[in-house]
Amino acid sequence: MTAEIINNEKLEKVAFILKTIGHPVRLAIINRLAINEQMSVNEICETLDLEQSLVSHHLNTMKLKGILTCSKQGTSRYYTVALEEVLTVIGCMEKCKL
Amino acid sequence: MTAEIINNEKLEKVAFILKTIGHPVRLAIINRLAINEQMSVNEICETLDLEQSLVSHHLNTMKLKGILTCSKQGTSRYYTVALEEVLTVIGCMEKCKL
DNA sequence: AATAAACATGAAAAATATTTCATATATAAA
DNA sequence: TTTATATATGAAATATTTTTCATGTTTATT
Repeated sequence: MTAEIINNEKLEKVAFILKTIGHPVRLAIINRLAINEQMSVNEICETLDLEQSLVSHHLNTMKLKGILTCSKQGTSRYYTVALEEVLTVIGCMEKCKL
Repeated sequence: MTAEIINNEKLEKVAFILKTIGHPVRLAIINRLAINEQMSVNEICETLDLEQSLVSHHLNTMKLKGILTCSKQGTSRYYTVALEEVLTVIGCMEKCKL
């Protein structure tokens, strides 16, 4: 499997990413974006039935960490998964029998 | 990539796992176990240069969550990765250019 | 210009996690 | 049976996250 010792710097980065996606709300958002590619804040709030402010905070967290990007269109903001690996990771977890 | 909507229960579980491995110390431990298969607490402490108590706590956390198992041999306890998927996940993260 | 819609943001409150320290337990060795 | 080694555990101290609430900003519409 993983035959290499990961150096500290990379370890921190990887941990940082995993920790970020390892949260129910954030994971749910990513899961939707894995299907819809691009969604507005409102669309996310409605599909997941979550408060706007809460969603915004989480989206921002993920944007800051480079996991998502967003583009403005009118008054809406559309978010997208920027970090491919994140999709791979959750694709992997999706398949596993927990 | 991930074409399916993950149901809430599974989402929670996956998030739980990801959050658990998304910590520098725990990830470092798993990384070593991915190479060494089986290590005692002492070996882990020494290789990573971390306090015994801290390592024990983290090992226990991961054991409780089903990520690791351990077997007693004399006064030592040998820990092993129990959840295959975790190795896949960090194998994936290891390769990615962060 | 006033209003509404979509979203962001900041601060406080609440919840959780992490680390440390002291001590307990179990096994082995002398 | 005393001592040493390996590890676990519990509680307190810290630190970090998460959520909520109130409000701010931006753009579009009337």
